[in-house]
Amino acid sequence: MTAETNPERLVDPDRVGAVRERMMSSDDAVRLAERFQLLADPVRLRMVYALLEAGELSVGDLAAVVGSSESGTSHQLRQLRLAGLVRARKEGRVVYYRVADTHVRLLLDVAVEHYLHDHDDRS
Amino acid sequence: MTAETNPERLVDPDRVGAVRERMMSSDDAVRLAERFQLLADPVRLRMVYALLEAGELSVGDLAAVVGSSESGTSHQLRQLRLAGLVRARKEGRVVYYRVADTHVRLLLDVAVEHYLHDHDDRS
DNA sequence: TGAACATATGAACTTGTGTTCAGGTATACG
DNA sequence: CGTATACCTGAACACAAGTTCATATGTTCA
Repeated sequence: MTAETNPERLVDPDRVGAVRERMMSSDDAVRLAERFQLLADPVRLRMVYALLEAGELSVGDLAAVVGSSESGTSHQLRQLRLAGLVRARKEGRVVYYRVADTHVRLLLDVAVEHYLHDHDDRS
Repeated sequence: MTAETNPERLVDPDRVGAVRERMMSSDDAVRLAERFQLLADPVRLRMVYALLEAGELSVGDLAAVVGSSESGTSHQLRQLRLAGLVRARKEGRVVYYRVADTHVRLLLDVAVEHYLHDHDDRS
């Protein structure tokens, strides 16, 4: 599975060596990938987006906004909550969610800006 | 499956209405999510990162850097290539890949900055 | 107390995704 | 030519992930 520093014939050993030193660790890659994964689903994406726009929303309202079932919404919110991306506030029998991760807004802004508005993407 | 503008009893109808107007479309959400999905895998993440660091790398060298098989690397590169995230340059029997999407660097920088360096994430 | 409501949860099901393996193409070189 | 090299591709497999359905928990209100 792993390819160590073997007797491999590399095309550009120097460059490979240099990159290896600066390379992010596998653990970091996993953590980062998990973060991206949270945004890699259309429904979750719309949920986060809606919460950013609204400030906070109840589960039912959020479900209505994104056009998903309440159960499904709750499941997704659980994921986001466990990952620390959103936070819940309970008021009576209503639970309000809001985005807890300040960085998400920036990340989403960057992505929206570049992948939805632009489309003249060369080099 | 879908929850239309039904006789649903919403907690905060005004806010829901307002958010609905600003909401990104489902199509946009899908496109965006696909983009994030590309970065939602540790191996692909390390590949992109390596290519950004190196400028360009052959498939074999890239496989060596990320510690994956050549076949697997080729498969992932195909995905990235079809998505327009990387571009290939063929020289003899060696194929060099480089990152073709300028926005990816920014996106990765933002993510790395916030999710790897920081960890004091409250509010 | 009991009925209606808001949300959460677990299990089952279905689909998606990454990896591996076994070839397949194309180029270089002797 | 034939062989080695560098990469690509498709199929098969194992596992992850999202959705749905049924049910549970907890809260309000009559």
